Amino acid sequence: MNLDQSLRTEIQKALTALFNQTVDHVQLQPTNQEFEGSHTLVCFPLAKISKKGPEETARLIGEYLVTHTGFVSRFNVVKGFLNLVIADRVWMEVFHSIYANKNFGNLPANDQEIMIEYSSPNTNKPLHLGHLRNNFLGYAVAEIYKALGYTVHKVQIINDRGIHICKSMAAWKLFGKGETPHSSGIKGDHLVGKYYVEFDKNLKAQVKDLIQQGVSEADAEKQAPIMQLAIDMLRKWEAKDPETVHLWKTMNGWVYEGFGSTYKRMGVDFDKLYYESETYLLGKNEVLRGLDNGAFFKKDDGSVWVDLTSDGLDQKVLLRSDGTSVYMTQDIGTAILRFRDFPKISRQVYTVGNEQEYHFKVLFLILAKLGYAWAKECYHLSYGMVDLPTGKMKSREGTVVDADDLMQEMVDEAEKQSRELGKIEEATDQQIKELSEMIGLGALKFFLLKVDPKKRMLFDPNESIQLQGHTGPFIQYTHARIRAIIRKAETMGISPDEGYWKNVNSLEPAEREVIFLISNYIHKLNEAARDYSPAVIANFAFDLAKGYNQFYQSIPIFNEADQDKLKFRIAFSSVVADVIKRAMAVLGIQVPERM
RNA sequence: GGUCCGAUAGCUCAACUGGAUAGAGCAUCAGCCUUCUAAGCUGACGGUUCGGGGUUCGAGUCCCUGUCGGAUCACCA
Repeated sequence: MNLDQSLRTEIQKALTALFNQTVDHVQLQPTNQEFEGSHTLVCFPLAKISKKGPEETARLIGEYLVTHTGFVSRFNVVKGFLNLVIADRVWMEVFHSIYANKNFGNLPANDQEIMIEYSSPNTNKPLHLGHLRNNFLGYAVAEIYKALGYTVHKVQIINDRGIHICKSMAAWKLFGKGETPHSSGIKGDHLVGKYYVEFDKNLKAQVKDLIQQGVSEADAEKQAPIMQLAIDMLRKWEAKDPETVHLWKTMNGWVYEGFGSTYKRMGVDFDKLYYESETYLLGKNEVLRGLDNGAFFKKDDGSVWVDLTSDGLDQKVLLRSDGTSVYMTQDIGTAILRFRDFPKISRQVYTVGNEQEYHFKVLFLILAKLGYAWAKECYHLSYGMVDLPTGKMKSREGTVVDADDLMQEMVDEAEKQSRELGKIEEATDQQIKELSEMIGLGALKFFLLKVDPKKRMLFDPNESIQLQGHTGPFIQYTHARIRAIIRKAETMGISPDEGYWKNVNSLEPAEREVIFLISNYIHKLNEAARDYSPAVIANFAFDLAKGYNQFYQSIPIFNEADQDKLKFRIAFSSVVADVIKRAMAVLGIQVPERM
């Protein structure tokens, strides 16, 4: 049963009976801890239709609900707030409906399809902390929609072509001496990244020399021989020069292999990959089509532009004067291709940092100008940058936090702390490894997901490896604790079949509180989906774990003499474990049986 | 300079979209393991919600204004 819905219905009935009117929206909110009750009706707005003061209105509604419905056992009125105490028998019904629903937390398919893009790295350097936030966020949003019954397509666009990869290629050609991941023992993406750094180092030196020779700063970068080589490679690549294409394929291959293992460890996946090299030509054609039908215009030097001044934006280049495409060009092609591939999708979500807000504003306007009605279904899930205590991450200053390194550190730390706490003395090496992986990544994911995505966040390494308090491991620990209880119950032969615990008619406050939390799960999923905010679920899981721990500490389960109550508490505990597991799974976090 | 976003406890974050005396975690201090896992629980301390106006029964939340951060406005991606 849906208590919230039922209450709203009853309240409307009360309004009709008492005042002969209804309202569009009844303001029902959780009751503050300091007052008795679980649901609070805000009665200030109702004073208008009752033609009485808020307190009097609240009292009348409260009395009606107690006498005319089976839900409310008593009530109190504080100012214009009507605090309702739901009967324990009703809470038991709420619990029962959750217990009996094997698919609680997963809604049936709703026949809607959406696409979620995330990750989408460049292929010239390894993934870093910013990508971790992006990936965990995109993955979690996708899982949230799946839980709500949507068919979800997880995709990414791989920026595999362009000047950035040519820079790595140029440096490798000059200094690489045939080095490969195999020969060097370096992970592919890191190896390619090494040459990207090498490129930058050499470019800087060459630019410095040129400036000393009297070349202007702006020209120096273009004239530097190593930059010339990279630009030449980009040109050759577009002309399909076999040698260049071969090198490009080889080095991208190294990167994909490296990314593959990183994604695997992160626990994220994709249903379909798009490659910029395969979409930019479509984008180019679309731009030319837009030029023909007057959506865009050409400047004297041959470059193609879109004028968005009537939309409050600027003019934006779509094709360079030499006819080559820019970032925007391929994004146009990619978007069109995706809607061709998946004509049923009703929304496309781009998980991309907020530094690109302008870009997406422009992109969506361009798609609309090209006549695509679905342009309005495109949404930029814009998230804030991850800052370090030392300030911004800057690849050029070497302050980026590498994704592979960070995950390893978290796992090592988890293992260290497990050992210190003496948790894993009887475990095998394999079990220790798996558990540390689960805890380390759980800590990392929770840390990055608990903050509202829109907000910029601070990544303090010391705080992120905390395993106590508002953390993933705290929740994982609660799950493990409950599982221990379930195991004990099983060895004692206690099985919570319905007949027994349905006789339970009174609840402890902690039990009531936890049932209330659980009953809000679907609501929280909807809220998280609406706001594209896994933080809602992260905080839900934390609150639930916290609530259960309060129950756990105040009530020794196996000391209970009443067998019906004992069985109820086993069932109750197993439901909590299950909901924690599901909520965490939606966040991409696994929970252990023991820890 | 234009546009957009942000500012809440010493620190990191919440606050159900306008509701009650603004809540958690960390840190600090004081308690709780002979009892189901102490990675836990209980309590204490901690606030002019950046400043100033306004809207209304009611504002951290909406409007105006100022201050301070950040992003963006490339023939980069």
